[in-house]
Amino acid sequence: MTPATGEPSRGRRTARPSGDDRELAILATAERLLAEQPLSAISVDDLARGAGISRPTFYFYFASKDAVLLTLLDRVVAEADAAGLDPSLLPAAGPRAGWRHVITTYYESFRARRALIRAWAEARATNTEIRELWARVFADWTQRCAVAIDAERARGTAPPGPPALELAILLTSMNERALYATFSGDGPAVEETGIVEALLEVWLRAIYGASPVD
Amino acid sequence: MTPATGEPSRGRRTARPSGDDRELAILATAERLLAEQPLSAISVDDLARGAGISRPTFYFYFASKDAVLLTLLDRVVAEADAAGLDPSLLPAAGPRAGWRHVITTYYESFRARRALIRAWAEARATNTEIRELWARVFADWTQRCAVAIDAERARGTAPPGPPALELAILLTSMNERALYATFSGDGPAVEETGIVEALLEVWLRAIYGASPVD
DNA sequence: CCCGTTTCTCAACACCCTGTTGACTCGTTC
DNA sequence: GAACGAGTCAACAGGGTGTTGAGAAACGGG
Repeated sequence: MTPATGEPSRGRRTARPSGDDRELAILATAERLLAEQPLSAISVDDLARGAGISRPTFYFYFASKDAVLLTLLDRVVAEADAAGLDPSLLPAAGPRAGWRHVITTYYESFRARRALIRAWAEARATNTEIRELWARVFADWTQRCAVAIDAERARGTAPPGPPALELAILLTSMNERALYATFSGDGPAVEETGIVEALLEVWLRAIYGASPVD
Repeated sequence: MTPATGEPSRGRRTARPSGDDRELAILATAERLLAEQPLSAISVDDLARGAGISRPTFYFYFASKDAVLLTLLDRVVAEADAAGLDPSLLPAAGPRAGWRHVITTYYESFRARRALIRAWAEARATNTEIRELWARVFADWTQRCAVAIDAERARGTAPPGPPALELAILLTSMNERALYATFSGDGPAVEETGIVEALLEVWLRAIYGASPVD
């Protein structure tokens, strides 16, 4: 996915290996530094020195700092795709257990990559490609959730309500923002220990609870 | 509020007026430029030239580009405080109408200041003071919502559920993120025409709908 | 009316960061 | 062993930030 920015050197992989080592060193350095400081505080020079090369050499491997991040993110997205969580497969164990599993998995993958996701949000504000990657992942996820919601409605488990895709978008927006706040310690946020259950409760009520008559 | 960053010249206001004019010109320029381009694309020089002064002179009035934004945001926050929307005063017209009013007002003030809020989100990623301002506003808002929810529960209109403050945080997170996506045209988002009703539906279900037994 | 003080202004500077150029090294290949 | 491509970096060009120090311009008090 997203071949574009990061690769001024498409055919290089076939040649001798030391180049790949350098590329990996840059990626590893980026991940290490991101664990300690925000993206904006990391310079190309930091990445280059961390990988044991000079700045111009960095540009042989990546077009920019953002391109490094994009490569890391592509990797994460690929992993997530491989893990293959799919809300549309949920109803085995009843709604509560099913959706809890969905939200927990979302939570875990967020949690496991705090630093990266933080950087993702930071870069999203200024970089189009990164914003688009986010949009693609988001669209994919909400689409699957919408399918699951429609399935529940079709079999009579859930009552009718707003279009399933809208509901999925809103609930996922909530998860995204709330988890980000919780992990980044931004402002006031739900504590990490209870956040999955709290989110779950809202999901269940939004999907299964009827709206009050008035 | 937030006197800090923007004012290397505390006592100046008492003197002759042309200084204030310049300061206002900078603020107006910032607002004008933000309507067309993201914060990151605007340089201090752009702001200075737009206000008809040189870059060093800019620094006489503001400590940085972010300080200008912070001043604009303080202004918006003050206006919002003055308008005095307070969810804890809602129950006059029944839940649906009451909460619709709350969400609509939130939506309108977001909408009226798109550009500024966009910049706010952008700067929040890198600037501590701006992040803290956001956190303060957010905390204040959620606190009021929590009071309203507790009131509804106390008079038996709403069933028990997760702690009201948690619920308020989650629902506000949803609003914030979903409205931002809708206005910024980020990724997939609920269309602007239906977003208030969609949000309202989730709020009502989350607050008034019981959770399914399982 | 002049003189000190305060406000205000900016050319010039120091610095940091990004991205590019062009020359150089060094295996590989034919 | 010449030609090639991958890899490397000193040096440069350019744009941004924030500071310094030397003034101009307005006042206010004697």
